[in-house]
Amino acid sequence: MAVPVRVRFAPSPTGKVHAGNIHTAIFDYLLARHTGGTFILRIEDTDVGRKEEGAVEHMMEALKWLGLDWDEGPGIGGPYAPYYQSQRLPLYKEAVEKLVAQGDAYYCYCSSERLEAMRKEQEARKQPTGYDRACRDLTPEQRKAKEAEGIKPVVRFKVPLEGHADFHDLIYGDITFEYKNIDDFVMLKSDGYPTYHLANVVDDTAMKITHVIRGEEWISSTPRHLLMYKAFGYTPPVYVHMPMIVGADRAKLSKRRGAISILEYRDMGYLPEALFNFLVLIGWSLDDKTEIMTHQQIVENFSLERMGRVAAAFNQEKLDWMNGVYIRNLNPDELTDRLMPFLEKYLPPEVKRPLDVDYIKQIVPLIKERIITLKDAADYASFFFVDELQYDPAKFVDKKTDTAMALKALKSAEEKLTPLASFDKDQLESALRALAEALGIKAGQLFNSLRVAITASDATPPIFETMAALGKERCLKRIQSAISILEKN
RNA sequence: GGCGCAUUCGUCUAGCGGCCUAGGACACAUCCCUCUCAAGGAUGAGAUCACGGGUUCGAAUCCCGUAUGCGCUACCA
Repeated sequence: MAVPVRVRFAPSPTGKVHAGNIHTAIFDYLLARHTGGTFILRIEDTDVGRKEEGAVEHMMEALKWLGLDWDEGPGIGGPYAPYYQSQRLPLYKEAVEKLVAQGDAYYCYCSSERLEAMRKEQEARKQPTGYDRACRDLTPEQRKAKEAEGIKPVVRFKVPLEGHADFHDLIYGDITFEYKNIDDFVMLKSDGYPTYHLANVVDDTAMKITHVIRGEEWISSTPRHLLMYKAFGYTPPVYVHMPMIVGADRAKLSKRRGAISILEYRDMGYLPEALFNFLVLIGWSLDDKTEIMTHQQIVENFSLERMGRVAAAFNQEKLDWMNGVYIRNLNPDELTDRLMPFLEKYLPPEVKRPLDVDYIKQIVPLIKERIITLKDAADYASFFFVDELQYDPAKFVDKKTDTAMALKALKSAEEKLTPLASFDKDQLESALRALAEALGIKAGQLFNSLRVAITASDATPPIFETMAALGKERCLKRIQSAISILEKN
């Protein structure tokens, strides 16, 4: 067996984590868990300007929610701490000085104004854009002069003028880039922070990362990283670029384009195991038919060979379906536990808190096949909780039933139900079926009138179970309210 | 403009030269079940495998070209 796998998820804390970010984390996690390797979390906070307050916490919460536990990183520590790049600055400085000393890198004093003007001109002439290497061969005297002006330089890598980089990607196969198409990129910014390229290579080496798993958008940067590995004398990792998740517009997911953050899915009532399963299926498949898989099944069966290469769109409808499947598969107690926070939060304020767990346990079996998110329950089941229903008289009327008939049905039902000693499902059903027969109407007509009277809705769980859960007193009261509403019409 | 990657039903995908008159899932339609709504069951519609050339007895699968899409082209990651 080869060296134990060490992979890292290395987000930059510039915003809320969305499906695209977490998708990569999932595959890092899966490779680590499948091989018994190590999953590392490293925070790439090297962009001081874009850094966002709370982003790291948000991201860690999202990872935990989805069950993507990391073995080394923030909150845990590890042998290669610190895991924040902003705390590793001396390492990058040292690395860069080494490359400058050996002639693989140089200080560049060009102002951003000059660079921008240069780029504009290149674009205008439809020339390939890229740094013109003005500072590549500065003499010591020229450098001294620039330093004397007080210009803080950046450090650029000296890319060979000819030759090519060839590398093998585990998913995309063999890829080649000509050095002549790569410009002298910045490794160290003038504020002393490294760019992604430098920090990545230095840290992946320091942390003994074996497989670099990242989005496909990084393929074009890989030759630069390889160049640095070579200059440093380090052994490069195995590269695994992953297909991206794209939006409905087929463009890369981004906060700017309104990508939904992972924690929003939690708040909308999606189950983490459903979202995990769903996200795994974007870019990976077990076979030609299996879709619903447990976390353990996925970990056990995961393999990079079965990864796809195509950018995939996020299909919310399928997530909805899958979430429904997961909800239906939950046992009632478990579902009750998960539902509680949503009911507490979203049931109308007039419903007395804290909610009655035993009552909710009675209701859960009635609604579990009818909700697709946990949040749905608050809307769908609110009639189980509120005292005053808002009736829409039109709901009592349908093709077969007019107001007069509904009224008659409800009045007879009230009479029939009032003396009932027991209010269980079977009792109700036999009493009401007999009533329908006595009235000479279809059972369905009676039941539907009753349904509207009791729930104010025409889409509800089966009516007898519903009535049994509500209890005799509340049912009769609602029937009376419905009667008075209908009498006014 | 340059470079790179990709291209199978609307969407997610199976397929790694013959098992494909291309399979599954979501969504959609019809039917069954049924007190409504769901769930469940059945059936159906939906892909000339981007296009054009090769290679081969045989190609969705291999090669080349074209088109289209996306990514990168920042002192962002």
